[in-house]
Amino acid sequence: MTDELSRAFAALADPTRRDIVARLAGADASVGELAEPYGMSVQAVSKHLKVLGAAGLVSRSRDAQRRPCHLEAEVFDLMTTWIERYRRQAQERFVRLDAVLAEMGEQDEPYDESRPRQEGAAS
Amino acid sequence: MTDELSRAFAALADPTRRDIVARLAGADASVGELAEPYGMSVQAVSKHLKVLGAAGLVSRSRDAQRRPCHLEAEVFDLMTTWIERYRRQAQERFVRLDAVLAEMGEQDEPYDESRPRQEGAAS
DNA sequence: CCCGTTGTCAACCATTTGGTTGCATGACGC
DNA sequence: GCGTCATGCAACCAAATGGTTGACAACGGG
Repeated sequence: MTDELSRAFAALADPTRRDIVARLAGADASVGELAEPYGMSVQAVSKHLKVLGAAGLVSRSRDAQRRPCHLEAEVFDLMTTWIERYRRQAQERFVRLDAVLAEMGEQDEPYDESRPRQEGAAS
Repeated sequence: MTDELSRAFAALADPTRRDIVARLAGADASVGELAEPYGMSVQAVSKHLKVLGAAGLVSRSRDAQRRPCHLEAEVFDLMTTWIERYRRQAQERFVRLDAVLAEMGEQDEPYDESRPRQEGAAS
């Protein structure tokens, strides 16, 4: 749990925290406001917010006694970038596999069983 | 940790598991192959794969003794959809705030201090 | 100046997680 | 059939998580 990406994913792994994020996307809110809908103490929500804050997903400011929470979009970009990168890569490989299979149907080469079909193993 | 989205985010919250996903995006692999680079027992990697499997991120098949792991793209879509929805919403709100501030600068109404500027507080 | 409101900190507890080791099982090669 | 390699399963352990309660700090209003 050292890096930012791990903290971000871990933060969103909790349904309560995802709900908090969903509500903060609509409007900034104080801890008390956020805590109301859940059958949960304010301290527990405060803990959740600390997790979200450590992940860089929300920031806090000061307004008298209140500490309003604000959603930060930046880290969300980090996550989508990471996910999309590998999703696309996997999908491309899937398409390529289709092509290979189609080619194998046309090719005279009749499927060499002894060849251990290694496809660019990671270095 | 009941729903699929929670399992998916939790699965990617671990650097080892993200690395496994990254390598599986390049090519399918067996448990033994995946375990090699890490200073970790094969059983530990097997556990990680069980987590990724429960999250629907990887599937297993059978090839003699080997149980090759294959990346599934579907759940990745689920995550990006979720993230993008709220990221966009937050960003729109940010833009709208800018518009409101600009409007306040042009308006004749001279910033009423007594009005407690509530911005659509959640019901 | 004291009080209520708002939120954090600390201690505590149950559950989950991420690793270990040891053992069982299943599919080959001989 | 037997040894062996690749996995899976169970028991165990340390550390993190998600909740509780109680005490305390900061701020604004009477």
